[in-house]
Amino acid sequence: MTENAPQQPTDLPNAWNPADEEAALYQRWVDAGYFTADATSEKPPFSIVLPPPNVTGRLHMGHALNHTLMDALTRRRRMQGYEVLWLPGMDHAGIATQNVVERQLGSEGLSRHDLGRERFVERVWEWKAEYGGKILDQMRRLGDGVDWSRERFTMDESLSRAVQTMFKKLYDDGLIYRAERIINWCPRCHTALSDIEVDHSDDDGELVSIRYGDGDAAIVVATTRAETMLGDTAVAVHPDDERYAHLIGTEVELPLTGRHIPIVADKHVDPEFGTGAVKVTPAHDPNDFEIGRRHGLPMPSIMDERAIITVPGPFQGMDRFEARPAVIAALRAQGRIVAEKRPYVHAVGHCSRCDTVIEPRLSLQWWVKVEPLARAAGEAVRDGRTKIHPPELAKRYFDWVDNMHDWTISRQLWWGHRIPVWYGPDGETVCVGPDEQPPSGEGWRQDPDVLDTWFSSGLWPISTMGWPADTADLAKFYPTSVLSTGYDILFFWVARMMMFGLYAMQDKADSRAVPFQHIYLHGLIRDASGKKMSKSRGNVIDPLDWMDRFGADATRFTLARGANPGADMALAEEWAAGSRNFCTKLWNATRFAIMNGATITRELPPAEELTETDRWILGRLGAVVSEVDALVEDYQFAKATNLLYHFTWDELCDWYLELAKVQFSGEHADGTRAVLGHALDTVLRLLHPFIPFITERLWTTLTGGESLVVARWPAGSVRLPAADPVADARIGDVQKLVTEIRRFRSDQGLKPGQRVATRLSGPGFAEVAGHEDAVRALARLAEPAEGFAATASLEVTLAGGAAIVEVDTSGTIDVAAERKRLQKDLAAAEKELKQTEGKLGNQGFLDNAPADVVDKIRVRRDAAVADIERITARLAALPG
RNA sequence: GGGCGCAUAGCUCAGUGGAAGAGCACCUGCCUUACAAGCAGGGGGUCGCAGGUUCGAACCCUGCUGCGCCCACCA
Repeated sequence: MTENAPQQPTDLPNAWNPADEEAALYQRWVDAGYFTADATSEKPPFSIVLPPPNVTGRLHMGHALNHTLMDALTRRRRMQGYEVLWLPGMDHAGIATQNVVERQLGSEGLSRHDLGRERFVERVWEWKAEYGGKILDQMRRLGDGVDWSRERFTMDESLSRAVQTMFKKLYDDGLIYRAERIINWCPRCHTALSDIEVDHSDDDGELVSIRYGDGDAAIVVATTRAETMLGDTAVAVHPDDERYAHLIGTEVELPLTGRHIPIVADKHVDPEFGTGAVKVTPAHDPNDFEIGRRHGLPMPSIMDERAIITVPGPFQGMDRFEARPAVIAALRAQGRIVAEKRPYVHAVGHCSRCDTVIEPRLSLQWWVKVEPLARAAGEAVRDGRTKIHPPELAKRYFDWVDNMHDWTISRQLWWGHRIPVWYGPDGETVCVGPDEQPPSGEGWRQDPDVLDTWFSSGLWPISTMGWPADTADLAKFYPTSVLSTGYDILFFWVARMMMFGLYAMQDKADSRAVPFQHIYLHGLIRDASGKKMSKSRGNVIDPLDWMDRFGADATRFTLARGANPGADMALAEEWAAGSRNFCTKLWNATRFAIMNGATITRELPPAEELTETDRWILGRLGAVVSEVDALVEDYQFAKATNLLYHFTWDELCDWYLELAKVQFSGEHADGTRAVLGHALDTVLRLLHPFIPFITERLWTTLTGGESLVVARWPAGSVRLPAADPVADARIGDVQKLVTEIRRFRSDQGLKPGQRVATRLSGPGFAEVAGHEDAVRALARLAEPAEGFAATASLEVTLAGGAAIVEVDTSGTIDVAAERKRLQKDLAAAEKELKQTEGKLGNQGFLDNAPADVVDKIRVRRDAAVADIERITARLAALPG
């Protein structure tokens, strides 16, 4: 390096300290109103509704990931000149919240029944005011650019109004009905659950075979739930099963009860399984319920809502799990147990909230008839009005919407939207809309149940914007542009929003009715070894911990770099450290630029006033801008951020900054200062959507601009510098020459800092001679002094031919190491020759491969021949 | 039981027919005045196994093995 220009002071401290600056930066953005959307704006709209976290929720890595991606999407659009709405809010989370508050009451020795419904709901609101919504504060830490003026909660009055309107509309259209059916019942939460609130796991059980009846009329059934036999009302066999043909229509004695039950034929029964005979308990098994319905069987319930046996007799008052062995013991005493198999692994449903084993239970509940809604939801994706990214996941979506069962929407809870139905003294049923007075008078009462939480979250995209009112927000921002969420939630939440959105907006044009134009599905977060994060495994990484230690930007950058569409990502702390290092690099590069007088100019100097080095980096910059832009447009966050990482570090810092140092003392220093300023300005803009804090701090210092949040996105609106192929090739040669010399030096055992007298020559070198100062600076070479005598030499093949590097190492060179290296190179060249000649000797290859490919192979072959010749000569020339 | 996905360097992952890549980890040498949270150089992979298609396969086809996920009312 030659003389440096005098360095200038900078306002930037020596290192980026996120903890000191992030909060203030965020507050500045909010105060400036950057995140507040204007529904009357002329700008094109871009809108996202935040998947509402549970009011009981805390920020976990899955949130941090999704929020980072949504923030990146909205920040880019804002910079592109869109009117951006990112709408935040929370879900009241019926069961989850009620459970939390009930637990709190429990610690005071109270139950919700001690308070009564009204007081309990008040208590939940108190809880929400005090403890709820911590996650919203955590979003500020992360830097989420959401519109706080539009924050919503699913229990807000206006959202409740949307819920009631929707219920009434569906009810009037015959899409909501009340029916007694088998439902999933949680005996601990005391409520019905929909299918998706039930998790299946393979549990150990015991399969026992029980003989019903005696003598010729005996029939053996198998069950894992012996206690349910108390509620059996039939035994079913397959109609074509010859073993039992003679028994169909007869009755058999049901042990322990003294009852006699019929043997019926039903095609549902699999003759291959077990004994081919099934006990039928219509009130406690969905299949048996169907069989019971087909055969007009009685459906006695044998348990109460806590799953306690209610049948009079020795088992009355027992819990179902207590009753099971007791029933088996009683049967065994009668000699009716003919076989046992334990453990017997089978799928058992559990409450997704509290993990209690589900009890299928006959119950009167409200249902949504989903078929017509789901069909519309499927069509909207099939015809492309809503696009799913990545497209492979659309299949899962179709599987779901095409096979959806009716949806149980009533919950026997107190926290939630009360079902707007009143029952009259004479059995009348009235559904009441939001603007109607409920019927009053003697004997009228409202349905005590509340709606499934997903009913209101299914309305989220429309209810948050004011539906059913015809609001400016709906007109401007609906349909929303993108829904971003994990693929695990595709079914229950996304499909429901599609159904409800399309249904509520059916009077709009088809393309305006869908709730989102794009659905982006990211993967799930796992730990470093690919395992799911869970509290029980103890492998949970807290994003707040990372933000404390590495900063919000580094946390976000790590997540974005792992975000390949639809693919899970494994996280480890080292990566956050790597991202922090990148932030440091960016910090120092910008400091360097400011200290060296980088300038921000309205227009860059014309190309002829710039050096090849400057033209090269500008061309690369232009390419990176359009690539990053296209990648983000296509939701390729991992690729976009990795490209920025490598361009910034490998090209801008490792090469351009080093080359610029040389140019600061040359005649084009001003051009270089302008290019350097422009390059960093551009890179900071590109990085801002992903790492908003540090880029904001650096950019405002570097450019004096107001804020990156509202700065222009570099792609699209600006003409990008074109690639300069001549400069690209020339700088490529400089890099190759420098790298080869560095390797040579390393092999020779020369100290990195040691200036070595070197003579550069050859036709290849002549081509890059204009960059001699740079080559000497970067490879740490000195001019050949008086009495220069080459002790070692290196030949590097460049575009213009060979570049000869001769060094006078004054006896420091290690001959043995050099010989070893040359021999290795020779072996590599010989291998290359063999490979290429093999290909070129293959007639099939010559006939079929594209001409440019064949040419490339020829060039490689020729280069290998030349290498072998050269290396052989050098080996021969070595002393000793 | 049905469906889907994955298997590439020690680890986590890119790479959809023409010379095997990145980050981290590892080895060597350096505090070279933006940066040791750094710089320079380096080692390391019959791309899960077996067949097939092709002049040519990590990539396309078939089978196998091993993981993972989703859905599911087989007692």
